Amino acid sequence: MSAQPADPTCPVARTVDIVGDKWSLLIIRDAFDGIRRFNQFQRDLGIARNILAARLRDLVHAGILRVENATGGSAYQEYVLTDKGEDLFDLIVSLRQWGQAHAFAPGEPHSVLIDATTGEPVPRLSYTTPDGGRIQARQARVRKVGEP
Amino acid sequence: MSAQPADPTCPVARTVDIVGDKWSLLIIRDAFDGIRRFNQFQRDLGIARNILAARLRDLVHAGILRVENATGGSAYQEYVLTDKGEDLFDLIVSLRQWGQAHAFAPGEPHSVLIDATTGEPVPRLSYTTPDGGRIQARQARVRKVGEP
DNA sequence: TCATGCGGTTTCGATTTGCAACCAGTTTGA
DNA sequence: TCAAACTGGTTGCAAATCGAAACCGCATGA
Repeated sequence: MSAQPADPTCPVARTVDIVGDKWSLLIIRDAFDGIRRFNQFQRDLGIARNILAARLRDLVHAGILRVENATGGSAYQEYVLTDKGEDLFDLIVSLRQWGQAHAFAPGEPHSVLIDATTGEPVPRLSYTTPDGGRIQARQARVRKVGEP
Repeated sequence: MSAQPADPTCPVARTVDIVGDKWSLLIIRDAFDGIRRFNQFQRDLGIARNILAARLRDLVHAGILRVENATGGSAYQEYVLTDKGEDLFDLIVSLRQWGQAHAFAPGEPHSVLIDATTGEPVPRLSYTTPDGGRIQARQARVRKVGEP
């Protein structure tokens, strides 16, 4: 994405350098929603075709998407999430949760995340440690490389 | 960020339109790390000053940062996260977790998140529902506005 | 066979970015 | 106390990026 990452030892900066772009994030969101074909992405997002081609190329190069032969014997191809790409699910969920909480007027309709097994809306999620604890901004800090 | 959001009913698109930009995300990360002053941001990020001024203005306008009088009787000002901004913590954590898992070579050093009370590194986090269930990509889908 | 769809690339104007210089007010320190 | 350095920006300009539209060869379907 950029020539030099802001801070090469910060995982946030690394991630942002790879997917910290409006279109990349929306392409990944679409991929989680089952969109696979170039024209599907293009129509759904309204993105310029040259930009879409460039973003797809970068995401494939980054190992987030991979190109597959289309199902059903078609000669066309499809873009699907790799395991590395699937691991971005929590990131997309974070974007969704914050948007739901802070980017809509009360009562304004928006799409919601559904648990496919129960059919129920997914409740408010929070990050927990493996032992069940919550993590919040005020109780966390970053230890940089080389710090004790 | 953009003139028309890609899909106005999608919370992901709304969020991306507000903070889906490399510099905005890194500014917010820095804010969580305690950076508050214009020149601090500028030096830490190596961002162009006019771009920084524009991003800070937008983030204040979006209600994510607010301008405060600097502590210690200085005439200068500081940018601090609002509650709305603090709520982006999970998003920054998502970026960090994915970066740690997928953007570093094995053994390559990077900064880590520390629990300020225990001093221990924060373990791998995952999203859980209030009743303790995990949520994964394959068991979730999006219900759009108007769908049953 | 012929129209339409697919997955791009090319071209070109508009927008955004990044760098450097500049500036007025603030603070520091000798 | 007075200059020097620092603050939080703004301005101007060149370069890079974006976006719309046209174009293209191949695939598919009627």
